Amino acid sequence: MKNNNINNLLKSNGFSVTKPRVQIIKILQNSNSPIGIDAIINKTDGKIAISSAYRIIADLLDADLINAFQSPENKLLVELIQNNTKHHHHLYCQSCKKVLDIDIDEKLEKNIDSLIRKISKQNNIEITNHSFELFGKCNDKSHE
Amino acid sequence: MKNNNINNLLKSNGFSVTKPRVQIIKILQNSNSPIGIDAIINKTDGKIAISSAYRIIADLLDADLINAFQSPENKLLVELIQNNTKHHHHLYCQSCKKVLDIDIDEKLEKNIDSLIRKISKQNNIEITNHSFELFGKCNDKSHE
DNA sequence: ATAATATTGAGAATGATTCTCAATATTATT
DNA sequence: AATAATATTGAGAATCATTCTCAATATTAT
Ligand SMILES: [Mn+2]
Ligand SMILES: [Mn+2]
Ligand SMILES: [Zn+2]
Ligand SMILES: [Zn+2]
Repeated sequence: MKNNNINNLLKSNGFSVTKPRVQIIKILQNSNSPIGIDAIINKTDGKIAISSAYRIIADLLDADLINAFQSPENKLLVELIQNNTKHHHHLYCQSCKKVLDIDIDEKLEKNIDSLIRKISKQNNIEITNHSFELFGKCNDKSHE
Repeated sequence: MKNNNINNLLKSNGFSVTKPRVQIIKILQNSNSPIGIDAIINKTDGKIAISSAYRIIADLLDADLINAFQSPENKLLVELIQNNTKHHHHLYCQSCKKVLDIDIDEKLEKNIDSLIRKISKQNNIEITNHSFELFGKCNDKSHE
């Protein structure tokens, strides 16, 4: 049943249904935080070529089905955009490398939006997107 | 006279005074926005080896004399921390690749700080720093 | 089933950054 | 100022993530 959803998702976005694409989407659906290419491949019984993984991720990104961004270690991280996914930001733990979704309250997001409009006018630049990311160290002692 | 300042800056931070280090600091002093390794090297009559430039930048970063971060194209950008430099953020133009410093008003920065404290408590993570970056496209038609 | 088309996997290529180490420059000592 | 001890540099090799190429394979259309 989940497979049908995935098939439809692929078809309705102009993709043919292939095993690597279905596998990657499944993995992203089951991940509760952004995940790297290596981790994706590790969850596929090592069956997907790394080049294919990158290609598929790039295609999903073009179709606006995923968010992608670089980790502080300069690795690509991706997360599936689900129907309940909304604009949010991330907190990176620099010791254990976990990434947490963070929501910021509406008031702050509105303040940010109005700041953006102001800066856009001041500099005569159309601002297309923004990032707001937090970096920290959790108390997981296993990394010291 | 500026040279003496640079010599002192280097010495007081435990660096010996060498031509490549002096040159790079001069270049950073004269740059009004963050600058990449290639641009730095181009301004030195091509005399500094790329490996040396990276090494020197890494050392200056360790000594907290510069800020460094990655551009959207994943290139290292650096800016000198001068005595009037304070916490600020950046706006990247994705067509002409310019980087602009942006200041955000105190009220917003305070809101961000209190958000950070809240998230830090909620997740039991010490948050060490944050980034807030804007991405846009200016009206420079020469890049289309 | 066959043909036409699209996707995949393997490895080569690329580009930024880091590493290695012998040659050179700087600093400390006489 | 010369010499010795130490630190830095430059050149290129190595690394690592990502992209590219293209023949083999899978998917879709007929
Ligand atoms: Mn997220
Ligand atoms: Mn700046
Ligand atoms: Zn952690
Ligand atoms: Zn621009």
